[in-house]
Amino acid sequence: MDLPKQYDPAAAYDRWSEAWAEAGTFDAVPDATGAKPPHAVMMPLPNVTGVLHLGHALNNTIQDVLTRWRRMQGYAALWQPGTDHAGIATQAVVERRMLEEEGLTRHDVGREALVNRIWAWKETSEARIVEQLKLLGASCDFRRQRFTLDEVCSKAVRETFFRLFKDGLIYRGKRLVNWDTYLQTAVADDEVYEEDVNGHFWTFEYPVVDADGTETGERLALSTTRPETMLGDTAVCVHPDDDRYKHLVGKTVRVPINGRVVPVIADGELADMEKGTGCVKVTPAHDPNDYACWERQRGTETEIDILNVMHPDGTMNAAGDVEEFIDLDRYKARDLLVEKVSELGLFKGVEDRVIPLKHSDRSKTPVEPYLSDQWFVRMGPAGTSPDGEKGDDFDLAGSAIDAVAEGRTEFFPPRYQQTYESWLGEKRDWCISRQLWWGHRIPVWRRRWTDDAVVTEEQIKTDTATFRTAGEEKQDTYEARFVEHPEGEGCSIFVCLRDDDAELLKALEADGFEQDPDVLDTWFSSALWPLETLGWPDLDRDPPKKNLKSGDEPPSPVTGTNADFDFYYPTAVLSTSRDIITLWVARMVVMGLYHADEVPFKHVYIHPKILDGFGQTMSKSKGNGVDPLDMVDRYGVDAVRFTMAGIAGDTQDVRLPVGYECPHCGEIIPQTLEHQKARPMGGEKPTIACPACGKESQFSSPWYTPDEGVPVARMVSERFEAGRNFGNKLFNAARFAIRNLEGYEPGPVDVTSLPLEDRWIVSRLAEVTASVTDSFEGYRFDDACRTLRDFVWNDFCDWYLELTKPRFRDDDACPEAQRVLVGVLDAIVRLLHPVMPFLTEELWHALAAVAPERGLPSPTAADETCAFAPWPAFPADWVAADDCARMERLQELIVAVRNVRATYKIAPSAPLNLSIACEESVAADITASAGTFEFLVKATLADVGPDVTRPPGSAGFTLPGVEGFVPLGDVIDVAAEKQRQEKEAKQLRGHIAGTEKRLANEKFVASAPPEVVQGAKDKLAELRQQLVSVEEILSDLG
RNA sequence: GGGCGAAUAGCUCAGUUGGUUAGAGCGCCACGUUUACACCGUGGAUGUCGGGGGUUCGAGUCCCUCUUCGCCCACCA
Repeated sequence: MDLPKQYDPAAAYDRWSEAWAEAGTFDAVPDATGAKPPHAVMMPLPNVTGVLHLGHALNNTIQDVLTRWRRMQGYAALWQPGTDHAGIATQAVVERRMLEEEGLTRHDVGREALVNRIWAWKETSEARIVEQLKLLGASCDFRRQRFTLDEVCSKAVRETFFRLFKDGLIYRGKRLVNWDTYLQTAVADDEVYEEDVNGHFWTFEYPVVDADGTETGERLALSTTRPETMLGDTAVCVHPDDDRYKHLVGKTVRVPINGRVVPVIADGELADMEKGTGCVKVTPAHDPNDYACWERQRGTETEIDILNVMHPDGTMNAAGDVEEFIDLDRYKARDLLVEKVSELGLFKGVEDRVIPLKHSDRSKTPVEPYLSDQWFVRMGPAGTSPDGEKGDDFDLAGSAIDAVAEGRTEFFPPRYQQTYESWLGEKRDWCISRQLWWGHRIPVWRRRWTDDAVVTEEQIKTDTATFRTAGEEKQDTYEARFVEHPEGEGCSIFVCLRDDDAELLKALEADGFEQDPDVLDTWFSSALWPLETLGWPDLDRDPPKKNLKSGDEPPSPVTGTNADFDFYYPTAVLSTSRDIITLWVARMVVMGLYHADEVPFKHVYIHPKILDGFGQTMSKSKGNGVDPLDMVDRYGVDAVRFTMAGIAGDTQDVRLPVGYECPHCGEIIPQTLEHQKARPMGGEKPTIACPACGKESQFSSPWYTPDEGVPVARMVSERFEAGRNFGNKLFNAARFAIRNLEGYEPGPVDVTSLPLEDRWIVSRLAEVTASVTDSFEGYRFDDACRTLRDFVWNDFCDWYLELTKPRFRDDDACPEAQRVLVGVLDAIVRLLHPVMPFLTEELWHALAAVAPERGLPSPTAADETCAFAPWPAFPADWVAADDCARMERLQELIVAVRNVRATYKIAPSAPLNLSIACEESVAADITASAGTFEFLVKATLADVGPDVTRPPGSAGFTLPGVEGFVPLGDVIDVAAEKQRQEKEAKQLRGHIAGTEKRLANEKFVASAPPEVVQGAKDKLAELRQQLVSVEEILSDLG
């Protein structure tokens, strides 16, 4: 097998991805014998909204490195892939495209048709994501691929909802949402943006009234930016310490517009004495702060009312109690209200004010805080939810805090534990309903009985089709909840179904029940990810697995156990981004503990974020995303992975500046913010101008696809060149090695009796192997990559390969040299396999062709694939500090000779002589390396030993314990040599002065550790001796 | 407002428990096609470790403070 001069990553990818898939190399199989311990990684499920970007590439590289590394260590490794339906984000994408391309809204097409369209989108998007994962070399078990809306996941969601509902941990409550009055939907916090608008700040007066409603003559002034909410005022609030108003607390005032009499309350959190008049109107249903105030007052003596005065379309409803306002748009109502209150003489003025107003990202219209009924999961202990459900004692948030505090789940780096704990510590109830069509429909059917005021729970149970059908035998399939309304307004019944039982559904329909139109928060299903992917709640059979060839996913036979769940849960590690520690990580822990009484993962690794060249996080809206496949295409998958892993340590986020390569002249044009923003205007695609050649071209952009057949400036990033160059370096080192392995015979190697360079490289290998293993264990991928790069490039290629070259031409030395060479290379290939799987698999097979049996200290038959090759580990006593020191001295000598050559511009081919003054013991070493000097620096060792003196007309160098001389005869430039030596002397004197100063300090000698003091003394002696040598040379030179 | 993090060479980043006069890659300069590799080799230049104070025999590293930047949470009648 003759390797080409350059590594071809695309060819390697095709060859090995296919071979691995064919062999089922990444199929995760639980090992019942106990020989292979479990190692499971659950992929943070990408959204099916679009394509993966570099952040995904980073995280997926990390997970793949972990998985492949553990697989080599002999674990039964599972990397679970899948995608998330991502409720609002996906629905928004599809709706937007529908609107842009066809001018249709979701109301035009209806619920079913919209959902079908989203499914179609999901299929394409998911396929693209899986394709990207594969092109990144992800060693997932794709037979197990799950989607959060598929049948298996839906079952887990239904089961979870049912159990929580039954345990009283799910309740119906009120919540202020961001309401888009144009699209008539709630909008998530991250889908609203703030924009300053020019508004007004009106001041009104509310008359104080006494118990029987007569005005006392006193008036309270207060200001607002939204006068129309006055219709919904249910209180007026002042600060408890405000002397101006203290006497009014507990009294009542009349709301000017509708005459409603409301209390004056004191709430220091709502009212601010410094702002406005210090007095504030309270409209709990239409303002977040007022709502919070309402919550605080609830259940106290000063409990206040809450009144929704608006229709979903933004017009006023009848609750405001003023006929003229009904059905009037909120902004018209605002003007009318000001007018009416003016007529009453209670309008006190208006000023202009710039108001930061929240807008819906989707309709670009202002959102209204809007009170709505929602489903909640109670996070704290019993009795903490607003309507005091009975519930059991389970404290969801508390259990998750405890688990981490006890160390059952550990964060890397540990500081992120705080984010997790402080968020969960608030124990804020989780609003799980969303007013969307794309997602898990809430499995609750409801009916309100208003027609029959006397109806009781008992009567309904006996009289309705629903409960007759349910009977005794369906106790476990549903849970009903009765809510009695006050004052003879009947009751509501909520029925939660565990499964869609056809009979019960029919009976519910007959009784006039309707299913809740809302869907569940996306995080509700992703919180179950580690459970549902392993087949939970079915614990009597394994989860189904897809036949990748046919695409079928037959149900697993019932065996009485779920081997996958038993074996892989809890999983080993979750690798994710810090911004979803709360949304996702915490909730998975909550659900894992609730359902399985065990944390879902033992470790959480939080990876760095990739920023663009301007320090911004990459995101779709900024347009600064980079498609990893552009990089894979250009630099190769191994290079991209090596660079990604090299970024991942435990602290820094990392900038990754990109540029565009001019298709005309090849010049790199750095990316600017303008490039990120450039979008097609009026169909015209933006172009980029090359400063070097002045030509224009279209360029890679997330906003558009460049035209066919025009020159395109493609995105490039020099960061990946480092990875590519390194891969090519290793590839060529292997090519060289294979060329020199002709006639290779396997055989054992006695490490202790090897030549110096072998003992050195083997020592370094043992050291590096231990270090890389340690780095992976601590999730310090950057350390591992740096260590491996330095070892391979600097030690193995620059020195070891060079040093051993002559031995391959020597029949006696060759066999042993071959064994060591192939043994070291074999270990390097294994060590790099988790990071650069395709390159190393390529080399693995190339090595197998010439050396099927290899390894240190005794050769063994190599595995079929590097993916299952055992992870290297070497005896600790292979690390030989003494040999390394001797090797380093040799290296320094060689560098010094090269330096002389460079200084005097002596051609590499011109032979030199070399004299070295040193102790006998060192001289023996140097004499033994005479061949090396000949070979590496074309220098003949003329003389070596304690008595050597500087030959006339020679350049010199001094090292600790060694003086070297290179006679140059006529070539010597005395002035230049003096200058060189002066510089050296100056440096030495600086060092000496510094060290002397330290040692002269009595406190240093007294308080520093003895080894540090001794180290300084030794160093000083060495430096002085070197200086003496340099000074001798100088005086010699005159 | 609360919390977390960052600031080291032109750029991107390392720098273990404090211990020589601080490192790497890229870029830059000079030389070089020596039979693995020009995606290369050899040699070289490049720093007030953001500012100020403190602790210590000794600070890039620990403490305080200021400045700038990033992220999360809360808030903005």
